[in-house]
Amino acid sequence: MVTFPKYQWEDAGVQASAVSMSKSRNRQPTIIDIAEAAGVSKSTVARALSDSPHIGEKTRERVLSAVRALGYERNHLAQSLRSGRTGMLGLVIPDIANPFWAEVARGAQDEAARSGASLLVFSSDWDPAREASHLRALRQARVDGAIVNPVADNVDGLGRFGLPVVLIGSSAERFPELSSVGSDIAQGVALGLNHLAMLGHHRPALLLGSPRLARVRFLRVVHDHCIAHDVDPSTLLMEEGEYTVESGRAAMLRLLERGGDAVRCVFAANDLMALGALLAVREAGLKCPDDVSILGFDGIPAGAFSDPGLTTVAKPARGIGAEGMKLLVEAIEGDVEHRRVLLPCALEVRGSLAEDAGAGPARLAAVGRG
Amino acid sequence: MVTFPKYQWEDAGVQASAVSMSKSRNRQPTIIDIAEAAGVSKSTVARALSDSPHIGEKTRERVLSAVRALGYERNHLAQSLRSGRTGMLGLVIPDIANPFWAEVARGAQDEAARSGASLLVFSSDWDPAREASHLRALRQARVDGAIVNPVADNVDGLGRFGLPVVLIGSSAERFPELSSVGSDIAQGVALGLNHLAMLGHHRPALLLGSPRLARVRFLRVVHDHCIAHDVDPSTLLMEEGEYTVESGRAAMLRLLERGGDAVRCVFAANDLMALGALLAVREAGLKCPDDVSILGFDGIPAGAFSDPGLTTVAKPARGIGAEGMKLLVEAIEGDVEHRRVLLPCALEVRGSLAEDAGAGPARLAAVGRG
DNA sequence: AATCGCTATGGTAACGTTCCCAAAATATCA
DNA sequence: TGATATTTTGGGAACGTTACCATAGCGATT
Repeated sequence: MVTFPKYQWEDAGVQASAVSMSKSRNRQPTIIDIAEAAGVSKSTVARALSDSPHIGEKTRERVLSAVRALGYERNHLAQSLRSGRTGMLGLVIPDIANPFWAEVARGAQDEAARSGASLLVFSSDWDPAREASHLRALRQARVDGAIVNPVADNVDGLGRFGLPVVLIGSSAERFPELSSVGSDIAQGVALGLNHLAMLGHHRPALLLGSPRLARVRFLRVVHDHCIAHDVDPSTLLMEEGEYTVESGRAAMLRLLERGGDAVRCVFAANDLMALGALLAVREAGLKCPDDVSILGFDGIPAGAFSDPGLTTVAKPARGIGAEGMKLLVEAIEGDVEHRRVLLPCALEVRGSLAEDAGAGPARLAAVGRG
Repeated sequence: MVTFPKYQWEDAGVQASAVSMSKSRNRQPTIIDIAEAAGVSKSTVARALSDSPHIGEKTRERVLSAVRALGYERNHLAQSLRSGRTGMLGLVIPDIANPFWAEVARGAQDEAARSGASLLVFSSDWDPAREASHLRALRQARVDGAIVNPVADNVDGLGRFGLPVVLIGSSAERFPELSSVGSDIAQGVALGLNHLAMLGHHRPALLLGSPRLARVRFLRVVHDHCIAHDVDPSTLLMEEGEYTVESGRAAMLRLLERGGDAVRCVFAANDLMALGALLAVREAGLKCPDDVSILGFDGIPAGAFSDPGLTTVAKPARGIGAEGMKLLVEAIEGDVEHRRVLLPCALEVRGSLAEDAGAGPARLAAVGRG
């Protein structure tokens, strides 16, 4: 049996302690319980808990041991309400089940953990309504800030967000006034194109995605690259898909129908379409890379297991998450440098590319002057 | 220009309103600001906000329009502190970047969204220390409950968690006193074995994982199945890996070395090892499924893109997340039914299995009596 | 010995809600 | 019309912290 000693307090403190003690059977201990146990005021307990220098060594010891004895754990809610900071951050991505975004999430998560923050993760499914609803939830939860891959075209939702925010992904370009992190698509496309050129593929066919910003940019870089290398961009074969395996397969089939044997190399705008292309090539009775070389873009894990393994331009997914989180933390800490960070892509060489033994580069010059 | 009407209040309310009004320039409006704007008390605002029946229709309208006008948003922190419920749930999984767990997370997320809750997601990296730290973070954030894939063997961490918790994954078996959701491995293994038998593969070689509970169970089911089908389990070839592609490849190579041509079929304990086996088969100059059939276990997305596509026993990943969340919500709502749910696996037929044209089933009976 | 500074402590008011109780306003009935 | 239900409202007191201010100690300085 446990009996409590009589305390000598006569004022308001008595009530408070009486209440808390009577309840303390099945309730998590609060700072007040600790104060009682250690025989100090709650202010002192708070000081011990927050490593304040304004507290005696002996007192701190006593408080801390009471904390251990009662198994006290700070109520983060109360702390947040009072201090105005929750230590919670938001992450809104299209789909956590998508390997790319999962990787981004992991990067963000690790970096958040390093600064002692927790991550609230939402999937928007590319739906502006859901995005808006998730942002609202984040605001109501009073997160300190958020990383968002914006799907809504209207600046409103994000502009009104009213909290530190870092954008990730390609669509971030539409909001130049906000900090953002993305992969350097231009560098990545150039990297892929150069690698192809090195293997003798100067005029790869293109498997593009649906007509969004990402596609425009992809095309622009290809265009510039061609011009810079004396290739007439208008002679490039192109087909359009929707960034899925199936659409990639269909697009590749159309491409083969149009181009026939001339199609020796394909640069797909993402890995899923590239994998679809791989299926199409096999279906058409051709072999990759012997007959057709395929280069992907993204670096999804599945690319490692296809046959042949998919050579691809890998986006720095985890780096994007991590860097985004770094920027966010900085923004919250008040080092309000507005920044746009582009992380370089890297070439992931596997087996889907072969050297083109065919004719040398069909140059613009040759065509023009021939 | 906006001027505020003079209010007739003389008491404490005046101070409060004065303070809040002077601050309200760049501060999020609170329930008190709304009360002022609508000319009611904060109690009334709270009632309007919570759809209480104890409020007049006209008043509710007035309050709600003030809410819209000021762009008020409930402070979830304060609400939680007062009501004791946060509407936040935790999810602790080994690795969000792992496709299986990402899928689980997605299932949990969707289901959480349906009940208006937010999800705090953590990756434990199979590290008990991290798991413990994440559970602590969850408790401090005062989540209403959590879904955990337990990695720590000690019941302590979870027993002490003190909040509604639902376990997911195979390791949940170690904590029979807690609700849990998992895939029905026994059913899945049997499903795979039956399918193999149907194709004539009565004695598949086994690619096992590292010696943990999952492996023991896997083996037990195979053993029982063999006995039930008159096959001597001890005649089954087995190799061990670590659930990775590389270890699967190595194990398969060892298997081929040991078994030679006799190895016509392999049942891998997970898809990654199966994919590794696929590589090994190709490396050894053999063809899958013509020479060797390979059956995986898991249903990871990458299996769809290998060549041939990996036939596998797919775990209901998303379903596990969703069902786990349902159980958790129930547990929180107070319908404290303790439950252990096993979700059935499904066969995902792709191309890595061929019919065995070889000899009929080598039966125990035949061996024993021959 | 009185004063000054400094550290260590206690008390109290926030933070923004919800919950309970009392009181006011209105409706209902005899 | 007066008394009694019933609905609608207001006023605090929580929830568990932190921030600020005041003050009690106490050694050092004059």
